[in-house]
Amino acid sequence: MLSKPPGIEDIFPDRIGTRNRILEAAREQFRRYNFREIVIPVMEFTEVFVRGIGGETDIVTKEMFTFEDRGGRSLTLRPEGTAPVVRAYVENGEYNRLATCKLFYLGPMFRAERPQKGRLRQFNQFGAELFGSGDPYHDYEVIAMMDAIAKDAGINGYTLLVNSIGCSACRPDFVKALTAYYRGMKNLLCRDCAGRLEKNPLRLLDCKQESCQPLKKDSPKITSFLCPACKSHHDAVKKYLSGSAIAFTEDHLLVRGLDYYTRTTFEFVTAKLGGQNAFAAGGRYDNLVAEFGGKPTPAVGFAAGIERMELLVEGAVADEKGPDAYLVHTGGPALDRAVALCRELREAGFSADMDPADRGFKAQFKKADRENALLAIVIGEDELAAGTCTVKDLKSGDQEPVAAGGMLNYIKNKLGK
RNA sequence: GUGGCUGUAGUUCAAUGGUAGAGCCAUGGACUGUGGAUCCAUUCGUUGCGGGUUCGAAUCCCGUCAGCCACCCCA
Repeated sequence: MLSKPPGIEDIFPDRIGTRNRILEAAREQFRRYNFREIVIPVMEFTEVFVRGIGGETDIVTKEMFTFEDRGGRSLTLRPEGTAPVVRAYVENGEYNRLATCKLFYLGPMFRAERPQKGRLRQFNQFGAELFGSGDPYHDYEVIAMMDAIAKDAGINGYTLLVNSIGCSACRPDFVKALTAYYRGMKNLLCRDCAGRLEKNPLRLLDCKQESCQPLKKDSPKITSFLCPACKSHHDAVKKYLSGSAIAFTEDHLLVRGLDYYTRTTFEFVTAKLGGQNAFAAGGRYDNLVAEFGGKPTPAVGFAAGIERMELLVEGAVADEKGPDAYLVHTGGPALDRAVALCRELREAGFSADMDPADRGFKAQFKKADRENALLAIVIGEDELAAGTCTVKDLKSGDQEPVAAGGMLNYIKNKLGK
């Protein structure tokens, strides 16, 4: 039997109710916040991600699905959405002339990681990017928007973490102090942290090793290194959040894995995702547009993992409703009538279904029940003789004969449509 | 990439090294034209795959593949 590749899943109808709840919540908030949809390609030239995400990051060095096209150019299945959106924004002369440009996207991402709970090789994200504003109000706006989406989707018990990682003016000082601090206790570090010290010192701060936890307590805090501009930006973001009653926790240990972030970083985290904890994350990236060859343009955005959010939605979301009507017939001329009526119902905008096979009434009613149909419409010998159909309300169990000519009106009435 | 656990019917799970089973689902019947409740019957298997040990392997051993979980990292 053929099977799907590891970490890639089929999503059957029983999951669609929950997903739609999440996606509808997202689309509705995007509408309220005046973000408009952009559809970006599922693959890009590899260079887009190397430049965008950072050549030394794990995503780029070991997690990308990369292959050559027939001309020998390197293509990569997108591992995230921000770099493609920035590329598209810079490349499009119309949209990058706007003072501010608010975009959202939706779709599958690909990372060649080992699958586990809340982590897939093909997973879906929605995300938003806001270009052209360095105002802390807009940091607040994207955070508030994601918060509203989570709440509307039915997710509770999460924490919003907020931090600032400074800018190119003040972060180097902090990194220097951090490196110096950890160098002093090099022999106490776990093996991973020893590597981080050389490769990406900021990540020392979110090591999960038990033995590394005490070391963090006295480590330098980014907040005390922020330059005046970054400090007032950070304070303003916090003030906006407090002013709108969005609960958050300032976490000076929060750093982000991708290279492009500046100033604000944030994460929506929960304890219910096993080894993973974030279901949405983002931040400000004021230098990325320029690095892509655009004119210097500040920007802020976030991305959210749809499958991770699915794991967090409380309570089962009811499946799609069943058909309005299920036709039950006795075959022969009754089947002909059923086929015709089924077609009329569909043309009139109702959902209707039937089984053409010659089965007993019991089996057909059982099927109607399993399909969660609202009405069963019986066409048998009695009905043929009388020129009627018997319509049974499957919720109440009541049934009555209806003249064949009056069916559409009767059902319209019955279902309130 | 590293590690741990698990692979038996469509699904959830049983079966001291000795005849592969049950619940649910599905299908049919009891009820010859009425679903959800009850009862009965029936279908579905080279026990993931390949080797080895043994008189005999679902069971023990080796390999391999897959899934889950964790590390790394990330949504």
